[in-house]
Amino acid sequence: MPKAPREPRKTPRQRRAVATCAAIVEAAARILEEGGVVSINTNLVAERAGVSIGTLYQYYPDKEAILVALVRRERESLLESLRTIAANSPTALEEMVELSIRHQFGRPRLAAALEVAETTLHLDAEATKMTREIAELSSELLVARFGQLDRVELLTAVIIGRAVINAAGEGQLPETALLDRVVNSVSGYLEKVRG
Amino acid sequence: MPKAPREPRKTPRQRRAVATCAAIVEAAARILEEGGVVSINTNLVAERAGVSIGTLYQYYPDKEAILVALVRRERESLLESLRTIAANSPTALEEMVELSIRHQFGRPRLAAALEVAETTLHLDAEATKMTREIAELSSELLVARFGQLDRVELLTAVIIGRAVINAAGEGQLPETALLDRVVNSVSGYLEKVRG
Amino acid sequence: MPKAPREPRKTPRQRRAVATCAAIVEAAARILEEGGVVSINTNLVAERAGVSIGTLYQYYPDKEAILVALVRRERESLLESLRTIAANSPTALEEMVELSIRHQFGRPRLAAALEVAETTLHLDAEATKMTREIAELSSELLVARFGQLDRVELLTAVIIGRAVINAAGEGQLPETALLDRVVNSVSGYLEKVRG
Amino acid sequence: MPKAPREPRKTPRQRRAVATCAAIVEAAARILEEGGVVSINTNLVAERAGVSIGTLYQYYPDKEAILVALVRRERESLLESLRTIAANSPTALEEMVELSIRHQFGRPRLAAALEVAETTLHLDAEATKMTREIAELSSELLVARFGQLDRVELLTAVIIGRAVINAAGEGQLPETALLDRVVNSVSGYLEKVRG
DNA sequence: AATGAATGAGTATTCATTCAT
DNA sequence: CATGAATGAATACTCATTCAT
Repeated sequence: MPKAPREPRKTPRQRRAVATCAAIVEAAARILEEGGVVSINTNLVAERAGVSIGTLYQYYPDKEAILVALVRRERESLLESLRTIAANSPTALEEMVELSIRHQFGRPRLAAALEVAETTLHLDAEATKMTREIAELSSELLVARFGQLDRVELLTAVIIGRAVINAAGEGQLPETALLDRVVNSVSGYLEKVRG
Repeated sequence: MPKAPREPRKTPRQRRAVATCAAIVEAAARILEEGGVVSINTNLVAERAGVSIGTLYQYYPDKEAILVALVRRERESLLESLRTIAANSPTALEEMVELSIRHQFGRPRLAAALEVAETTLHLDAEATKMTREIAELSSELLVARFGQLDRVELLTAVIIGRAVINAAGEGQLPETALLDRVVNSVSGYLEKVRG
Repeated sequence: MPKAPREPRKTPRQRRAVATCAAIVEAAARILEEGGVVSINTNLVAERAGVSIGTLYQYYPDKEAILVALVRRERESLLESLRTIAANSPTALEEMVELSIRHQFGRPRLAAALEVAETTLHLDAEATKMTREIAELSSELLVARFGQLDRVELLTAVIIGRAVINAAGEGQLPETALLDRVVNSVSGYLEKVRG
Repeated sequence: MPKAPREPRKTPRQRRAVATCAAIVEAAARILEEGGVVSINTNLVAERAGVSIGTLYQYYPDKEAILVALVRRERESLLESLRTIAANSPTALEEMVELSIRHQFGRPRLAAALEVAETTLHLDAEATKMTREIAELSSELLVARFGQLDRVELLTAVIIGRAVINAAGEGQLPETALLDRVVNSVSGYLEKVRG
């Protein structure tokens, strides 16, 4: 039986409570960056966030809920930027790639760790919807540039682009000329299959 | 200070012991496939391997050592196949891709979990050497097919190919026409950068 | 490389926690008395202290830390008494000896076990300082009584006195006339070397 | 119920077996020297002795038996020397002290560790007898030199002498002039109590 | 006899979570 | 609300001892 996603325990109404929640989620992010999924634990998160373990459990029913909140936070921020680009310059592949790069390079290890975490996480409806919207926006941008293409090809292109960015984020590839490299990998593939 | 990898404790001398070691490593592999890095623990490994926890620790000094052994096992098997291909038909990109696909599809979740695990693992010299040799063999095959190219471009191509295979292994992309898709992604990129 | 002593994990803030720490250290003391260094283990300590194993590890990072805390507790108590004597009646050798005897006889097996434990323990700076201060105070008392003497001779005298007390504590020597015996052993030596 | 002392499992009849037993006991001695009572364990003893764990258990029924054998070995060697001295120059206090010093300084950490171990050990009749004989021989030598004295006073003197030697063995006291120091401590006490 | 593979009870330690203050 | 003390099941790892070969 798939465990249902848990909602945050109480919606923080006061300003201070919002700050507390943010601190907790950010602490979790930092720990993921440093040690990956295996090293995160609630006591440590509380300590790093500067709150007591009791307070942490006031807002999040369990460890997973914190990670889910973090995933949402990251998605939301990426999505917002993507929406802006899509609205303003709907054919700007380069811009989108640059954004993704910035997003990834901002916190490459965090992005990687979250990708791993998600495989075990029970995301809530909201987060799932976000994921889909990100995929759609990306696809639309590619279509605007390369013409109508099969869904699978578009997805493949996205996967390729992300892989190159990730590799650079992890230090496997140099950061210089990364934008070109990503654009080349994506367009190389799409032009070939459209051919 | 990068923690040095602990040596295997005791080299198994009798046939029975060799089988025991293999069983332990294979049990670890199965657990990784089912639950990922977070769910692996020595007691479980021992139980699944059908040996006592004491036996496990006779041969592996700690949890990490088991994972290192598993990485080596996987590398070795891939490397052997690659060597055969490189020796017999040195220009056969398709063959290499097919091999990689088979390797990955044999146990896709295992491959993914190991990739994650490696980011925290302290591989020994042997395993590191294998990684390098795999990269070199792959690069050579690409050069034989696409002509001399910058090291970074070759690496990028390998990363792209692996990403597409991985995505299919995780079920994000369909398995049908995967060989073509991988070849397209790799050649699309390389032809583009070769100009 | 001498392993640094791990710091106490968390300073107890509430009265309850202070009591818990005391209970843990006292439980360790009791176990040492009964079975010596070889028989002490954290689970047993927790059980005897009437706390869960988790609670124990909240305050002490490992087994050694508990023993270090115990050494400090014992030192502190002895030191306090010594300071009082040194301040009030600085020539009173007999008083000092009596105090040491009381200290030792209060819990002879504990004192013996701790002496053994210390050979393997990594004492922190504080505990080391205490040891030195105890030696200094003892020496001063001897000097006040026997006149200026070489540091080594004073130390020898202290060692002799302690050995006689210890032997009595372990039951090798009778408790009767112990005060005289100790004073005789110490003064016999010092008078001899003073010539 | 006081555990009965266990006899060696089988008396080694062949030359090789004798060597094996000696190697085992000596390995135990070395480990005690390095890490004290807490660090000795049968697997390690076997390894250091260069025999398999199975072989070790052929000759000694359990861990304690090895330690008992070691105690006997040490006692025997000391006793033999003492007997020679007592027979040849029965008033030679200095010689006896020198012997004890040599014995102790030969392997000071071993002597200390064994003293600790004995408190938990179940010595056999033979070893107990040896202990008594050592005490008697020492007393006789003291009597020959200082005249008839109470048993307790003699014992006290022995304890004092041993304490000073031990302290030097542990590095607390300098090795230079140790013979004089020991003689002074012992004679200082005995002359005092004889009045 | 000797070997070394295997056992499992025992011990060390962590960490998600609850609850009294 | 916030705190931090306390819990204990889960996990990591050790070591005395047995047994098949």
